[in-house]
Amino acid sequence: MTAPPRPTHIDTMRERNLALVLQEIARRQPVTRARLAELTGLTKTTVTGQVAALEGLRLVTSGGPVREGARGRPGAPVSLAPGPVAGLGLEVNGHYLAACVLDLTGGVRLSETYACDNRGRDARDTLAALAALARQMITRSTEAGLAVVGTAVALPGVIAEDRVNAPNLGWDSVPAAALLDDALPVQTIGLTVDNEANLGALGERWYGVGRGAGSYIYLSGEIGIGAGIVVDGELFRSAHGSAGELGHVVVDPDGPACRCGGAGCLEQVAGLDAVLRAAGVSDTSGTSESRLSELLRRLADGDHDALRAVDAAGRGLAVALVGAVNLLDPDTIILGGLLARLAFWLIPPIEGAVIRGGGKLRGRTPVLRASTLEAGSAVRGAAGTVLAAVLADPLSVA
Amino acid sequence: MTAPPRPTHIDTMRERNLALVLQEIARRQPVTRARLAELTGLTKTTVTGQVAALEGLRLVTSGGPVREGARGRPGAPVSLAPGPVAGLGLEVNGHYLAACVLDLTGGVRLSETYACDNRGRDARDTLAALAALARQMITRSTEAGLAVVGTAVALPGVIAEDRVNAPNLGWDSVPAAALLDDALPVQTIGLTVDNEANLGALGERWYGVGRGAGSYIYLSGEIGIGAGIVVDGELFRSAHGSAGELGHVVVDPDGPACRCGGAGCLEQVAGLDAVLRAAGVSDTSGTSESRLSELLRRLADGDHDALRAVDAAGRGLAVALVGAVNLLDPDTIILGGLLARLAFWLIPPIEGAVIRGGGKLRGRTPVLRASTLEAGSAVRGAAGTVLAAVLADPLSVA
DNA sequence: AGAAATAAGTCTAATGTCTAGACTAAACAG
DNA sequence: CTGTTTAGTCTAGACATTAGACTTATTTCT
Repeated sequence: MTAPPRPTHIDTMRERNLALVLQEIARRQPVTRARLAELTGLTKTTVTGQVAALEGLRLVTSGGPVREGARGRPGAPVSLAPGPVAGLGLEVNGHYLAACVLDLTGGVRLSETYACDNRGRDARDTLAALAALARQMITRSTEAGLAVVGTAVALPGVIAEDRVNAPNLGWDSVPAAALLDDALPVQTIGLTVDNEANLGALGERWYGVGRGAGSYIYLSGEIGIGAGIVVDGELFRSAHGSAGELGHVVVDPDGPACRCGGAGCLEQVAGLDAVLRAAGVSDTSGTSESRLSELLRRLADGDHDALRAVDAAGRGLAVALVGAVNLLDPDTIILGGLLARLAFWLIPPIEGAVIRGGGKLRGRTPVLRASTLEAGSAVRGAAGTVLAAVLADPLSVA
Repeated sequence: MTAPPRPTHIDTMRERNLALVLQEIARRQPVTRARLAELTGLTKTTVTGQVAALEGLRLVTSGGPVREGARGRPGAPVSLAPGPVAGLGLEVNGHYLAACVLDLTGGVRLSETYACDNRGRDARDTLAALAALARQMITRSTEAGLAVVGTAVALPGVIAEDRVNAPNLGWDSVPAAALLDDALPVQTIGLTVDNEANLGALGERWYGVGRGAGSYIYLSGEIGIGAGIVVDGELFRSAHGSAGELGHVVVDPDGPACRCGGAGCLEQVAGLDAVLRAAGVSDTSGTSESRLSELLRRLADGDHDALRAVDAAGRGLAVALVGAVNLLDPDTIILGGLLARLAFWLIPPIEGAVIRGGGKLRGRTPVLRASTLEAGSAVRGAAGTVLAAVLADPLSVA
């Protein structure tokens, strides 16, 4: 009913163990073969062979002997290679294009953001600009001795069956993956496209404040409000790709109608436009960035309307989050994107409501944190998915 | 960070392929070895060997030759054995104890329900009664030539670290699994305890209206309201086991305070007690069963208060479900337990709201269905988990 | 300084499952 | 009765893993 069954034959076994060893190296970073044998349950002989294969793929490097325990022969620590394998992450948002290149160790090797307004623009033009940026990053990577093995793209919309619907960009059923794939050089790992909240959640998991948390909800507040849901370290993906639409959870049954067809949606209360309007920041004064700066300035000055608007947004978020917490039972809630920058004012009202709602039932209350990667979490997450694919299937770079 | 890594060695490979073959047999029921080889990607030789092993475990039977294609030698169809392996499902609820025994084919071999009030009763007494019922079922199974290989229990509460909190039964941190395990004969598959909504969802998936659906939300309305979430055929389990608490999603931010600490929870509007009260069914007139019958009678008579009460419950459910649908993006919503019996009156208000809320964004709207297993879905699901464990690890019954 | 202890990593033989492809078995068509 | 088709079995060979002996490198004890 779900995936086609895959038998395990002898070389599947080797592939799986190769991935197992590599992932364990990634997790424990400098680690000796002997310890890897303990950790994975494989024998020392097998581990030696697998590590040799991974060195051949240039995914790991084996350093000189270093004493770890008190006595006995010192082990040779094995680590992820900081090159040449690298992943490219791309992001399209309402007001910028972004790209970054990460090596296997998670180090940011290149990073670039282009401010530009993509909201009115034709999807093909936007994607052409993104492809140009991507090609430039690949060229610069090659010059730096890096090999970009794959690309992933973060988009603020719903991805279903290779078509992208992104109302906030004015995209309707755009075959983004196909268009980009044609405009980029062939790579060993196929190009993937995913929702910005999903990739932001993964970015936090690998490189941000989600690192320790097992299960969490990542809120991506840009123009709309999306949620990336991570359960036990795994991204939750629905069958149709439109999970996590927190912006259209009902927070006030008697509230105003929403473009989604419902009424009283969170986006009507806590979306960027709604907050700016309620705070009295004129909606003609320029880019969303400058308008947000204006809002932050007023908040810092203690402006009454601004504080009230953000408090209302916080209470709306709280209602939606109490529902999400009761449904999903996460350890942590991470405020990302623009919400991270409002975290100082948002966290108090949200925290109070989340602790009250259902707190008595569960005993434990999720922790609220603000992303420190800010706008970078989705691009980082995108590049990270490429690296995760390499870790899951090391032979793909052969 | 999640599960300890398990290496694949040579006999792991065999176990995995054995499970693969068995699961494929379960899915396609009468199927020849040749077709199994095609389906699984294994060779005919291997399949023959695996089927022989499964026959040795008495999990499958191989029938006489039957012509399937037009010409050529007819194949010998292999099917799941309707015995001796069987699973026992148990359930505790506010007003009954239930048990059922299923064989591998999913056939109900024994089934029993004891009406009794477990709400005030001491947890140990209730569990002792349940154990007595279970022992009786095991004895009768043995007499019928069945071997009960494992037991699973459905409880209306949160199961965390082997302790059960079930406010509606008055249970606080009861070590139910340990208590029951001591009172039952040793079985080859360890006893498991799970939430009633989770097991109900699985019951629907295997034996009920969830059979075709890939992703769905199963609503279990008994005294409280819980949800079992199935994504791509897999049950969604949170790290702490308290996911699916739909009863405490906020449906009216200005609503009355709830025992959970929050305000305006769904349970305050659509819980059994709330509906009966709003419908004016006196809350001293006897068992919940008889009170529910009274409500159904009044609804059938077109009683105004009753209709209004159920409509209000439907609208509350709709708000919570719109949130859940936006967050989880299911194909189907299944009304179970008492809600199934009110489905005729509940579906219209819910359906309208779910179609409106977010419908324009997604294009596709989840289908609403009422469980036909009714009260039986959780017990069936419990017994089913035992059988699923056998299918996942055939050697466990060796 | 030399011997014993300890631990890392490598080598060799054995194990067990799978595959490939030849082979036998059972049906039907002409 | 022969040729064709498909099901299932048999045999030899491939290959990743294991167990355990062995080598190498370092510390500790005498």
